[in-house]
Amino acid sequence: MAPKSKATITDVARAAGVSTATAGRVLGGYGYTSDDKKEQVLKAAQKLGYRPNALARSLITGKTRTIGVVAGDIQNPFYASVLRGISNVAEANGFGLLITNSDESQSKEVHSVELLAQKQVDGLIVTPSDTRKARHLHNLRGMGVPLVLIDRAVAGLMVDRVATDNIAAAEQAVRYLIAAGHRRIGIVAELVDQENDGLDGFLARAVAGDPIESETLYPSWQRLLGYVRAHRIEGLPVDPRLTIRAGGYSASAAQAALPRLMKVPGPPTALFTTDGTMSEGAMRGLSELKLSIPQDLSIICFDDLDWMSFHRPGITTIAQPRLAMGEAAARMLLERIHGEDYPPRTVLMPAELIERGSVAPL
Amino acid sequence: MAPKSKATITDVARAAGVSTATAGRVLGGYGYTSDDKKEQVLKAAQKLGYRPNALARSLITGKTRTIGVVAGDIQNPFYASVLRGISNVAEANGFGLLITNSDESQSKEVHSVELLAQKQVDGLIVTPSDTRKARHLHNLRGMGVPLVLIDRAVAGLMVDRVATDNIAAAEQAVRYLIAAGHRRIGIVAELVDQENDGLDGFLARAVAGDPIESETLYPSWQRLLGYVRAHRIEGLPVDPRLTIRAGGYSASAAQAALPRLMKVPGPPTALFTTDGTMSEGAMRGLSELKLSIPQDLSIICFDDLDWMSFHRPGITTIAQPRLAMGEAAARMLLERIHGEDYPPRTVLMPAELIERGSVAPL
DNA sequence: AATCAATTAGAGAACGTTCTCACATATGAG
DNA sequence: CTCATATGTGAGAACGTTCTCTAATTGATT
Repeated sequence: MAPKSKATITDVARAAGVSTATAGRVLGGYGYTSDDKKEQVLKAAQKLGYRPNALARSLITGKTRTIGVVAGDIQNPFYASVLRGISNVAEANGFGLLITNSDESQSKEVHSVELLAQKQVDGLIVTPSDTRKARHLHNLRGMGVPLVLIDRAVAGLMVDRVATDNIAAAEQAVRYLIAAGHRRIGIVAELVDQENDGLDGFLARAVAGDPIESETLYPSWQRLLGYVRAHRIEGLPVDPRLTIRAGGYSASAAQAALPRLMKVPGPPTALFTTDGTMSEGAMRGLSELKLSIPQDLSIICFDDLDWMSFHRPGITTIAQPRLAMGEAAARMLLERIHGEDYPPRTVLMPAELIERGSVAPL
Repeated sequence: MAPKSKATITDVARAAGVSTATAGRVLGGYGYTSDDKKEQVLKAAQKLGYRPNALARSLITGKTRTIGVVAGDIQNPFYASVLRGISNVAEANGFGLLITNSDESQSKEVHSVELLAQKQVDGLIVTPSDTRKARHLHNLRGMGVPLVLIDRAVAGLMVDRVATDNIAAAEQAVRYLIAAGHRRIGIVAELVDQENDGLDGFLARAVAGDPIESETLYPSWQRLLGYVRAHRIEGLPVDPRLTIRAGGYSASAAQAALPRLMKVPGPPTALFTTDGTMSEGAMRGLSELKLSIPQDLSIICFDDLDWMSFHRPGITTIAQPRLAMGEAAARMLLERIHGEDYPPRTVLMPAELIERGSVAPL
């Protein structure tokens, strides 16, 4: 009963009195086999506790039925949901999932990609940590490894991609605040360094309505752009003192930003936070400052986190379809793995505004 | 510059004018090689964009430097943190991570384990979905595959294990409530079916102080046991009507349980929830019933979720060291993989009570 | 009766590494 | 000088599968 140690296909073949080729055919389910031989082999395999060695199989077929994922941080609810989505379709198609964290560091990402490539994954899903240069990703493409990007694009890298329509979503959120009567609206965004002319320059160009290459912007910059556009559309000025750059992907960075924001002369009456982490930090900061929502400050967040529904008041937010994003990315990748050859596709998923109680009319 | 397609070690050897054996030695970093040959090989490898094929290497060495993980649900913050912990030490040791979800279903778990075993992982970390029977896990042990259990034990399966000291932690939480003057304390726990005599029988035995085989209890039953022990120690009766079985691992199950609990004649003045999911559901339920914390009901939770710190009031809770649990499990597994041969170890990690504002004195 | 296609089965190569062995060449001790 | 030991190299086996070939058998169709 207890399969002592690992039996190979040769062991099974010997036990069944057939050639390894025949045993391989019935066990691997390819080619022709007669019913009686099939039965013998199956019986022998059962008895020996045979388990196919996927390594050997993959070595010769060139397929591992494994996809590699480079996420920012599994622990972050955004990535956790996206991963779950990926996992759902991977599992449904018999694919395994090799997962790594980049912590938004390019060097860790390069390292991860190298690891996954060596393990011969059939394809990769990556949230690139640098949207400007990514030689390792270009290399992958050059070697024909299927690749799908999530959440961000890379300049000049023509591959499938799925992301939220950040600009539209942010614009919608801010216009919602404006419609409620708010005129001084703060924004807390991570806005990590971008190769361009800094926050001030960016704001100036955005406010002036200059064309901006928005595709390869980091999501937080895209959402800032949506913020500015909403102001433009509604004919409101943008006060740069209300645009706070947290400068890091951490809740504590956002938390630290909040006192700065509220100290501005003519402080904001409403706040827009550009992602889950910023939202959490902002909530921490508000709690620390003993400010009440929405009496002291209205707030609209980005990304619908679990607690937002039962928080008092409920938090009005822009919900990204995180699970669906993961699923879409995985599906696109599988299509590529199966050899489909369309031109690169970009799937921009719509976000949904969920009204709860954190925005009060002014 | 651009590595066209995949170069093998044979290609590199040919380009460098040496044997594949020599090329293998310098590229694989084993055996002796002279400095000049080393340089030639390295240069050739560089030029061809050589990337070692981990499959071929693993096939012959018998090691994949990959560990498999079967988690309940990556999306759940508990598993997400544990996974991050595992990922941290795996990555630090050059190991990859193959991750699957079981959704607490035994059949999915069996399927996952089979997949991972076929992919020849060097070891497995599992949160077993059934603590009674687990033939697939016993089989693994029989075949000598290193295995570490997280969060739960399996009857008769002597392997390394890391978990929270649930009984002690729950006891501490409930005694904290009792010390605050509460006498009628509700508990919302998932309490999925156990092969024993049901909730009533279990309670009767626990209240009577009968010995209970607690090692292989599901965590929620262990925490219920801690709840009962706290009552016993403090000389308080246990009212079975206040022990609510959600019957499922979902927030909505807990949410649905709340009205039932509050409808009991002589309703509770305080509530203990036995994990993050139950806590979230309970918060939803409270929000729905328009009950205020801690005026209408004091609450102490299990597992410290992000929102608990900035919720108003702050939520008093038992914090499990989730990250450290994952790290500990991964470290133990790596030791086994490296051949260490102690008797099976059980690491019970202490939980910490974090006082915030959700418990009011009665 | 001859031909063809479909089915069945085995021998042995192939996948890309590492491992074992045999054989050189140095180096140093006695 | 001789022996042992360390260093360096290549030929070819091995890992456990799938793939390619060849060949034999069957059954139906001309």
